[in-house]
Amino acid sequence: MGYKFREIEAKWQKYWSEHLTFKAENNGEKEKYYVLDMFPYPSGAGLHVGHPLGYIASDIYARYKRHKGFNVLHPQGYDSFGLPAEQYAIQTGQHPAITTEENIKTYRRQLDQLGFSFDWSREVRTSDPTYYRWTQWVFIQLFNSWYDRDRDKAAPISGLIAAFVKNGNSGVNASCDDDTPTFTAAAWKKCTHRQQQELLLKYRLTYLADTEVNWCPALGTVLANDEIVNGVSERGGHPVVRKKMTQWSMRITAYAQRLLDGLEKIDWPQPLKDAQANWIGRSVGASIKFKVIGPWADAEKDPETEPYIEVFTTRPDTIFGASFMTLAPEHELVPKITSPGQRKEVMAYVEATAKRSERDRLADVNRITGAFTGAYAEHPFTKEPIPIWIGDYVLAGYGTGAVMSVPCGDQRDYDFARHFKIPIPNIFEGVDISEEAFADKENTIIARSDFLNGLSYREATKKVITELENLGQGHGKINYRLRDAVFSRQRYWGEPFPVYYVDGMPQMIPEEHLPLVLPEVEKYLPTETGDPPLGNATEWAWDREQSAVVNKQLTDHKNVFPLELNTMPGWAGSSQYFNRYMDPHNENEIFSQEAINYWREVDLYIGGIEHATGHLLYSRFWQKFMFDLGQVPVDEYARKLINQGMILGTSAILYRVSGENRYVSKGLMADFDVEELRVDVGLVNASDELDIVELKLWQPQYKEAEFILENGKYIVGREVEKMSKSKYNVVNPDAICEEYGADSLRMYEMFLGPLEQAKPWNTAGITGVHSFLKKLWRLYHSGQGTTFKVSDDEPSKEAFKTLHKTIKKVEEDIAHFSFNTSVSTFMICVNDLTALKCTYRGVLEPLAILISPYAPHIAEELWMLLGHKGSISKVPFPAFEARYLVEDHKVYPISFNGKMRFTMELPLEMSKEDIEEAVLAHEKTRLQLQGRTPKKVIVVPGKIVNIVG
RNA sequence: GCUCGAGUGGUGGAAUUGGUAGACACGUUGGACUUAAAAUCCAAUGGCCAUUAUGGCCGUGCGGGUUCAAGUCCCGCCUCGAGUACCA
Repeated sequence: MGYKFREIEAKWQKYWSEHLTFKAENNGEKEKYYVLDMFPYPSGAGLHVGHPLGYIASDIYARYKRHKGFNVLHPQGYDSFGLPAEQYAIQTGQHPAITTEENIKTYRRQLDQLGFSFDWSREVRTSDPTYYRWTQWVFIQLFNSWYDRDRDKAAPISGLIAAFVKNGNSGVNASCDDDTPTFTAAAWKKCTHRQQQELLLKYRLTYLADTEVNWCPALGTVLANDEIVNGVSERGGHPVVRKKMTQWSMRITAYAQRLLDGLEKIDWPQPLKDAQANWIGRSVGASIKFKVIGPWADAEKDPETEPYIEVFTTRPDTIFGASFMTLAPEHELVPKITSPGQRKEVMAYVEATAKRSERDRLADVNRITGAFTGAYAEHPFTKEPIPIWIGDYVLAGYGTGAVMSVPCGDQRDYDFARHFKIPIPNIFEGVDISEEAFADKENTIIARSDFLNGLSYREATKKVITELENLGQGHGKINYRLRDAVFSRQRYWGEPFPVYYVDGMPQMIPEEHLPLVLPEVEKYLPTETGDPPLGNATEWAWDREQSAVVNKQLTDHKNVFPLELNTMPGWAGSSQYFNRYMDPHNENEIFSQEAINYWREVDLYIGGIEHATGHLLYSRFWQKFMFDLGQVPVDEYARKLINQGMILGTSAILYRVSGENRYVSKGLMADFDVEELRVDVGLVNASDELDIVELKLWQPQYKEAEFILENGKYIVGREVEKMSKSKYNVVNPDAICEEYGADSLRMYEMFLGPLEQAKPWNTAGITGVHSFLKKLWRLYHSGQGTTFKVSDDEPSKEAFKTLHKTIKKVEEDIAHFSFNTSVSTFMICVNDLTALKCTYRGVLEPLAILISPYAPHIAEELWMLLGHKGSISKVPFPAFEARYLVEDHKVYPISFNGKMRFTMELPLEMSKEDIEEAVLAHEKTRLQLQGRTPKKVIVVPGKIVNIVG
């Protein structure tokens, strides 16, 4: 009987689904383990072989943990709001919900076909109102919270109001807008309700504000910083411009330090942690105020408040080297301080910079431009006047949008000073600055700087901050690059905000009325008045049953109030989904405390690194907020994270003779002027030979084509690049499953190389693991291969040893997430057992269990044929027994490959028990590194020590 | 520029704690079986040299160093990849 993988796989997939084999309960005596995949966006193209890589790895781990006796939570769902379905809707008029539903069906079929052990009873979809109800709920909690810096956590806004009533805001240490005025209790009480609402908005963790946003005209929406790559939109590559708009924002900056600190306690890949740390961009320095001393642009100078320029610097120690100030052209003081004589030049410069797009600015960063304002600032210590310039190398969006320029210590200031012939005073001891600035702060000795002379960077910084504080002109400050996250999108296919407006001030829809369901619209484009697509809606509903219908507005039966017409961004739905899986059908709460306290956090999270500064940062922020609220027991939701590498495609390239319909084989292309064209990889065999007959059928332009062959063949070029439809290099898992089976595909994807690494797909190689599975099958079908045969005899020594070598190595490999080498180990094992003609039940049964996480279908079938009832997935993983040789008072582990990895000296006189104890102690430290604990050591006659673990 | 990561056969990669470099697989070559093909099985496969056989030398990007022992640790380079970027 041959290995009929198609029948076997269909049979067991049906069995698992009918028996709810992988359904997880929120309780039990077993220890819990939570394995999570980043849920997919269900795109219309379906899965290609690259997508399941991470799912296969997490599935192997989940299945392994079940064999190890854990209660495993391994859910899956869909991040089903998104742009492609909406753009498809704009083109075709088909509702995104329908497109999404269809795509989900395809995804589900493809996922099922691969034999994943997901608990589908816990499926969530971000576009489902029963799910996004809780996304809206979190939004409301954020709106009703502020960030208390003294207690370093979020707190209810009601407490803040109480503080304002009592003492105003002078005693409040909050994360709030920079322009928040100081007010007394009396002033607070005097404010109108609306003014109070406006003030509170400056404190709320989600707030409405006029923000300079990244507007993408082609997509008709704003984008977050992490959605822009090289000045163009991540999706589609469209240009992005800066624009002021009233938008919802998330006060993620309040959590900057905690997001940074939290990185230290989670086991995430270093590159990912680095990316987040860079994105947060903490820099330590000082904030310094420089008095502006004129001359004034006009007579209207404000007599009450003396204007000053506030700067942030990481080098306050170099303050005596500041020979000019530079403001961003957009800085608000520019029009105010510019002298009449310079006004024309300055305004021309400001206008010119405003016209330049982000891209242009990036394109020529080396061009030095700027203008003198005619104004001067006063040095806080020397009281000398310092000229104030403007220049576009100073960014309005970072720090205060103004710098004190120290040309001797900063290369950009140096270049600017050189260009505009501004003096470059040298304040460093023994350093030559005639060619470039000296920025090595660790080797700095300050000179010509009054009370700082002779000090190091560290000493000088400390001293100058003290002096500035004495003057009331500065203080130590930590600045972050992280910006608050814009949360509004001018799109249809996203979560509606649970918000309506009274007198232009936002109000939350009462929680009991959630969800506010996404309304139907006629068309998915902005309205004629420029409102987002939701402005087209005529009927809104609280929820499908209640149907409190309103017309673009909300009514309380007396008045009508407009609703928020923006929707939430893509990352909203993915910021708490991992917790919702714990209790996905709860209609009363986002999740019960019982469920969250049982599962606590994700133990293993697998997904792509592309979400480093998006989803993976935002979700950590929401988790910390939920922690502050007391909703979750831990403030980091994923203990360990692995970024799986991308599987790349190997494109096939044709060389067309320029301007002709002639194609030349790769080896002969040097003789021609050619251009490259990509063709479907399915038309090319493993030796890079093109099937010309098929090509002519593939696309009409090749029908009449001529081919210049070498040795009678057309050889294509190859290029390893990202798998994509447009490059015709996509390999579909359906075809692979059909030809080799899901078990072969699963094992092969693991075999390709380390999980974390990017690697090209090569279909030819799959025959290796496929023949391994056939060999495994034949192990149980000895003789002519027609009968299923196992022997109940005691296994031979060799067969037993082969098995235990395998158990040991597979456990070690899994502990290191080195799935690729464990597949090799299985292959060696099966080769060895084949050579030994092994038929022992005592070996074959444990072997089936070992292989079950990797190739679950064949393992189930073999388990059944061995006479067992029920799924193999619940059978305990076989225990490893290693042998240790005691000889000449030394213990030698007889390891897997016969290498003597360590030896242990034993005293001459030693009892059997003492040897056991000594070896156990030694092994404990060794094995703990691999996540295993030896339980028992047995010294058996014949100078052999056994360890059972 | 800055940050991080990686360089091992024809290819993907292995060597988990400093201990026989190249496991395992692909590919290639030869052979068995077959009318033939497919499938399957067996053998060889880092380079150079040598041979009657046992063999010898070189070899993990480059140059140094530590060590009884280095792909692995240290110092200095080179190349490639990823992220980020006028961040004060």
